[in-house]
Amino acid sequence: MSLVQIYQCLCDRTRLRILNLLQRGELCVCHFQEILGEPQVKVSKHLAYLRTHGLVESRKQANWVIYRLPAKPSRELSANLACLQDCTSESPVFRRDAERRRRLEAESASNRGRCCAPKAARSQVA
Amino acid sequence: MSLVQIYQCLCDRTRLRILNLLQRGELCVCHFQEILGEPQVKVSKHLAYLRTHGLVESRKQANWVIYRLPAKPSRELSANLACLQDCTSESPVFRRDAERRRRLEAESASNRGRCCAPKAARSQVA
DNA sequence: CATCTATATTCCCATATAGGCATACAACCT
DNA sequence: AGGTTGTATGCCTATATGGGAATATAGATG
Repeated sequence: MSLVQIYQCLCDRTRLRILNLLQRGELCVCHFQEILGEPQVKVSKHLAYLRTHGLVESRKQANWVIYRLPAKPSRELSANLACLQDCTSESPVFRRDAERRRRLEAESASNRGRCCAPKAARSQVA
Repeated sequence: MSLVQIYQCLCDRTRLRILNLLQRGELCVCHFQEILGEPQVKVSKHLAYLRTHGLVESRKQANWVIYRLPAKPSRELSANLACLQDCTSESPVFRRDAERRRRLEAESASNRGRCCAPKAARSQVA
C-alpha cells in the first residue's frame, strides 16, 4: 500500500464517514447502513474498496460481516488514521455519525440475537 | 475547503511530490520540472489544481511563478501537511526529490539573474 | 517592435470512479 | 427443501481524472 493509495481511499466522503465510525470499534454492514443512511450497495461497495486496499479488515459472524480497522496498520496508515481522527473531531457530520453509533449501541441490548433491528423499525432512521 | 477535498488533492503521486518539495520552502515552476523530471504541462496543471483548491499559493516574480504552501493553512490542512511530512520522510522517492532540490539550490548561485539553468544544461536532469 | 522564455490553457483521449438496479451468494430458520 | 436475511457482485451510465499535443498569454530582452 503506497501513500497515494491511502489518500485515494480517503478522498471519498462516505469512506471517511466509515473510517471515522471504525475508529470507535468494529461495526457490521447493517449498522453502517443505519448510521450513514445510505443504501446497501453503496455501503457494501465502499467497504469492499477499503478492504481490497487494506484500510479495513472483515470477518464473518453468523449472518453478518463485521468490519474493523487493521490490527497491524502500516506506519503511514496509522499516521493518517490519527490525523483523520483529529480532523473529524470537530466536524458536525462526523460527530453526528458517532452520536448515532452510540445510540444504536444503546438500543442494541434489546435486539436479542439479531445484529440490527428488524427492517420495519429500521427504515425510520434513513 | 472540506477534508475530502484535501484528500482529493493528496491522492496523486505528482501532487504529493510537489507538496513534499514545498515543505522545504517555496519553489518556481521550472524547478519543479527539473526536480520531478516531468513535462511542463503536467507540472503546471497539478500546480493549478492545488492552487484552485487552496493547498498552495503563488506569486509572480519577473518571468517566473513561485509557489508556496499557504501562509495561513486551515487546521485540517496543517494537520495533513504535518502527517504528509512524517510519511514522506522515509520514502525513497520523496527523499530523492528533496536531495535534488538541495543540489539545485547549491548550483543556483551560478545562474546569475536566471531562475533556472539554460535549457541546454537542463535537459540532462530529466 | 520582434523575439524569446516561463507558464497557463484548450482540446482531446483513455481510464477510473461513484452510483443505482438487478441479481447472486451465503448463512440462518422452519 | 424452501424461505428469509444480510452481504456481495455484475452490468450499466454519468462524470471525473490524468496525461499529452498544440496553442495562448505575459513578461523580459534585444
